[in-house]
Amino acid sequence: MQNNLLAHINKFVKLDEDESAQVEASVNQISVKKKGFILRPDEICRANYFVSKGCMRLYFINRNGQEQITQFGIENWWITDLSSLETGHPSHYYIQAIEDSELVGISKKAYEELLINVPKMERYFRIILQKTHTATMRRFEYIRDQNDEERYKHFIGLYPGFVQRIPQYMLASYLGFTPQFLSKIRGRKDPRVKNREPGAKI
Amino acid sequence: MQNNLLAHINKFVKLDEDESAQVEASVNQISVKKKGFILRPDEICRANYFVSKGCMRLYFINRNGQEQITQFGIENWWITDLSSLETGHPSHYYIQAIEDSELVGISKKAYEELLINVPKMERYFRIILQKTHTATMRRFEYIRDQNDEERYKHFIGLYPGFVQRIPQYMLASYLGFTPQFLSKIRGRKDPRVKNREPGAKI
DNA sequence: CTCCTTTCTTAATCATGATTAACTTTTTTG
DNA sequence: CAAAAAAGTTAATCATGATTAAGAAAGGAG
Repeated sequence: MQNNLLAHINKFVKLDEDESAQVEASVNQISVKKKGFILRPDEICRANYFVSKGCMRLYFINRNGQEQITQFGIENWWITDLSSLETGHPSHYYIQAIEDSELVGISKKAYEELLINVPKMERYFRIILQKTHTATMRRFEYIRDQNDEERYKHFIGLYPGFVQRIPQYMLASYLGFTPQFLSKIRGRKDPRVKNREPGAKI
Repeated sequence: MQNNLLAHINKFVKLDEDESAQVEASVNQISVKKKGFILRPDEICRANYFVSKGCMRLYFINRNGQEQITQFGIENWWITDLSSLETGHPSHYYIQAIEDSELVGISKKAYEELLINVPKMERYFRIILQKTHTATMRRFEYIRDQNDEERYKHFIGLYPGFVQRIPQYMLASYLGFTPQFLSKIRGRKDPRVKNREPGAKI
């Protein structure tokens, strides 16, 4: 397999050859071109997706018709609509590739069988979910402790590399404000340049 | 044991007698009086707490000095600062009893040992964390799809019984606005009474 | 390399909900 | 039961960020 799922799993649990083979047999590789969708509203979410390469986004359209990004998925993160996947009810989310991406998908059925046949995977997913939970709690904390401008500055400080990879309007959506407001913040980012004399050399 | 932890676990995995005994041996009962704390800032969170009876809240004080409730814990929910519990770093959260409460605590050490000795508990916690994750995603969705007034009305529609159990200012904090604004919303809740004639009988 | 689409910027006006402060009502406690 | 503490209300003013509407710049596809 030319993906990094097994390497990721082995950071948390040590699989033997047979267990690794069972994991490989449970998943399938998926390539998505930039702007391609692997989930759209009214479809049932069919798998949990491990991002092996590239970048994905999970979003929905709110009642004002605006895209609301709730999650990004980059290398070594899982992305899915867990609610739709578990219940089998139609999703109201989109999952779309922001860049050409390589995913490793595991269907609900394969997931459930794998957890029974390879108990270490139960442990792996428990650990991943704990990490997801602490990350989400931290995100909530920022929302309640900082205003939009501070949260934007904090985010670009934390993930400068990631910010380069996505359009600004997507970052605005993820952080919960409008692209116009993000532009306004950036416009007043470095007040020093505003004091430059007219006609001065740069 | 006079708590409902084992009953809760058995909704998701079937424990035999020996496994049940191991669970019981791993946990300890804690009683907290109303307004009592089981975690304060700068302390290391020592356990994950299952609420057997009563009601707890998890909150922090933001930089404006206001309490920000991030989670409530009622019967059959777990509550903790998972980040502090896992890393051993000091918490910046409070966990406080809103009512006299009965908790079942499991320390980090007992948790880790139990997961190894009773693999079914690995499964139980994986399932609980999945439920927590879908609940949190839904909460995010509401934040991005509704304004504060709509979110308040939606919440009291979903959990009318719970709303009775807690002071309004705590609900305001959980929903992310001020008690004054909640009062304002409630003041305009039922416009019909505003048309009553002066002096009319009620 | 040029056209067309996507993304970003700017500015004026507007709305939601915060802040402040005073006061009332309810609950708790000695 | 009385006093004190906690919780809830009201209203005036203010700030953050949304909305609307253009236009500019950047990026891709042919």
